Amino acid sequence: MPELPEVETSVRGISPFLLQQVIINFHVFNPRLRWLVPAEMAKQVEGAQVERIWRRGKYIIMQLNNGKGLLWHLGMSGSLRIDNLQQERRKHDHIELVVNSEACMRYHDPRRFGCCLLFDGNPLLHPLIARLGLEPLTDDFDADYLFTLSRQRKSTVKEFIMNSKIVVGVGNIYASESLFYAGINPKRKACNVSKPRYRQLVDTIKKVLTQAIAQGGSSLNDFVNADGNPGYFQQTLAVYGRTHEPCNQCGLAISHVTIGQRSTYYCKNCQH
DNA sequence: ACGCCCTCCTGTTGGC
DNA sequence: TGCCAACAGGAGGGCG
Repeated sequence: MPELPEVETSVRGISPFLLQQVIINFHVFNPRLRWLVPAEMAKQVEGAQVERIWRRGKYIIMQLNNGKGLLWHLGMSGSLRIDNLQQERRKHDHIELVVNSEACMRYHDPRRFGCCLLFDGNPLLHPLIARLGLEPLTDDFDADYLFTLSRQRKSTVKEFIMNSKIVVGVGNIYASESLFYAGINPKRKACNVSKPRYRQLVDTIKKVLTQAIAQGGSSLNDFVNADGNPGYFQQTLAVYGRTHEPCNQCGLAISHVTIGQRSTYYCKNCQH
């Protein structure tokens, strides 16, 4: 499932093929995503040039030279890939963005939890973007920030760091992974984590995400990056999906619990 | 303002 | 072996 490293990987993968290119054609094969893809989208983007592609949290922002742009989210199972136009569309390829006579970008999403929306003007003012929390890889995201915001929180520390109003891009996989490396029990209340331990957690989150980006994202489930290749991070997961397998640090069987209706993995011996 | 639960959807998994 | 129900999951939205 795409998390921040996967989204970053996608942005880097598609950018060389799309930047400065004119969108010749925009096809929507199935508009029924998380939100209905507006019917008038094609005529708003066709003929415009792709000026900038970047991400905010797990949203991908594609800015065009006509003041408008596309706001993408990959949801649970979405991926963007650069394809040859001759290449036949696959099942679940819902949107196609054609930039020349040979190449296109295809949005593929079996579960259709993702979205493709049109924005006009400043994308950072879009309601889906405007109230997002800090980017985890900035200096603003630090122990003081998490400690201060967590004081009155009754939710678990795992739910707290997965809350996109607090910090973006920490999804279910990396939440379990980060808490393991920081030695924090995911069931612990956010208000019961000390500042030094938040410092540890912040360092770990940055390290885990940076490393995953460097490795090209996780390939858990159906994620593929822009050239269609899986990432490699799944080989180095310490706890996620490893129920009953031995902890890398102490050998005790990894535990599985549900927190906030999400699968959570941790070591009872190493995380307190 | 916060926390809890529901919702969208399909591929995969596990139980009988 | 085969069928079908249960499960997984990002994150907005509604409600208390």
